[in-house]
Amino acid sequence: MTNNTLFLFRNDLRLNDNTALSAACQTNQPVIFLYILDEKATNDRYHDIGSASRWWLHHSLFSLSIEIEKFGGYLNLRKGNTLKILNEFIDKENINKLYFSRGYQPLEVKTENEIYARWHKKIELKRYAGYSLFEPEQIHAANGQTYKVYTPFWKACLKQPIPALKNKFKPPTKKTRKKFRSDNLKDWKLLPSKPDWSKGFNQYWCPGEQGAIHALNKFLNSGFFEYDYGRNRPDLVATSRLSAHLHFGEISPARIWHEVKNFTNKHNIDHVNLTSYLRELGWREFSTHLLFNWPELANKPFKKEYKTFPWRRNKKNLTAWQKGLTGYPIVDAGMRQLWYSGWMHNRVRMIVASFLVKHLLIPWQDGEKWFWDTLVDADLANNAASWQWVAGSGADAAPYFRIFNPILQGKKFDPHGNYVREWVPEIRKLSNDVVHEPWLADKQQLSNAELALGVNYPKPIVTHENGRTRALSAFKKFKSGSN
DNA sequence: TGAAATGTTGGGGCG
DNA sequence: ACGCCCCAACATTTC
Repeated sequence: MTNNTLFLFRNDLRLNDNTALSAACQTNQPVIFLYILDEKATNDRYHDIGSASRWWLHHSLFSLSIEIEKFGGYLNLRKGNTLKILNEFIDKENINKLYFSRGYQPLEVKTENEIYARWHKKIELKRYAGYSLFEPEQIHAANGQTYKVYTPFWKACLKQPIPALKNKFKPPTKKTRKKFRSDNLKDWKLLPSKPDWSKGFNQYWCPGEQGAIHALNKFLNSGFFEYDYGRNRPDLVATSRLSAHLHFGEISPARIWHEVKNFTNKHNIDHVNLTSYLRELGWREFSTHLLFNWPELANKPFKKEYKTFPWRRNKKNLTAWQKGLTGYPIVDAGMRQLWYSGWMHNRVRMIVASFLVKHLLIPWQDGEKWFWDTLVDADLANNAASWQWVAGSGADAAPYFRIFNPILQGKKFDPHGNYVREWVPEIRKLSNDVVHEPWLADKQQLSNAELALGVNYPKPIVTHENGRTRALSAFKKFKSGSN
């Protein structure tokens, strides 16, 4: 019986520029491709894979299995405990090499440690980077400390070499056609039914490696040339929308890095756009490293004193926020875009997050959980780090007095009201001067717009002035008490 | 990658 | 022509 190489897919659901996969395919042995749905080991124990992510995962795995079958391979799917399933394969299928990509979430780290502890003396184990551009061990200050502030972190990163692109994927020379007790993807029931809320998703997303490459090319040829400005405009399609593709590893950050750089040079794009875009990739790196270094990031405030912050848990307000019924068009538009499409524009994420945490004083964890369940790009590190940034409890966080004004933000970044009109049809007929503050419309305007505030669209659940004042005094009091 | 309050400046109306 | 006031525009400070 010949030896086999086992390749374990994780959040690297792509063939190209996948260092670990290339290495596995170059072992000159038959390769068994395996994906394990281990709901207890992907994220931490409070973060089972969210509903929107399940939808994406289904389609991404389907797409990957098609690509593998094109070269005569087969993607084996198994659900359950990672160690147990690996054990079964290693035991029964004559595996002498196990290769995979490195993960940075707490339970991924734990799983890797267990794999090494169990098999490092018995078979060849190889682990490769790829999910991030820089390894956490690689980026630290001169004194050895890990960075807690973004700007010096990113400066240090930019001094490091960027991983080179691997060649185009080459299938293993020895084929493995056999199917090893694979589950049927459909039986995992990753897709919603009763009700099927994913109809909107299909019109926005094409999960899988080809979809990722298509999204990148589309971005390069449209929004990228004025990214520095356009990235803040939710009414325009000006951002890359690669977040979910990146999360599932359908495209590598290294590939994005090289492609945006090459495109900038080739087409004389103003470098300010390149710098801004790379900076966003940098935030992803920063979050990934933070979570790796502080595994509790997704559950506990990074700044410990925030453990005692007097949040106001209020189910009614939380529900209004989740459903997009706060009475603030820009907030409601964002929350409805999220519900319908599984995604929200980043500028609007900041606005709705600030509203929840500051105006409503609801704990950031409640918002983080909602995003976790509803975002197709839900990423433990990005989600947690960003919520903590808004709440003020994170590393390098926004100061407590930085409170977004949802009216001003709306006027500034959705100047024609196109974004709020798209997602909040109730206010579609309001004129531009009041579309971001419907409560200022006079009787005539309201009747022209067929709008009855408090009837078919809510009045603000808290006035901006009261919300702001309440937040400022709560945070101020907390600051003076905790020092 | 904030917004509001407060301070400063300077042009123009007006007695 | 002058002083005074108002206020917009911008700058700085504060939360």
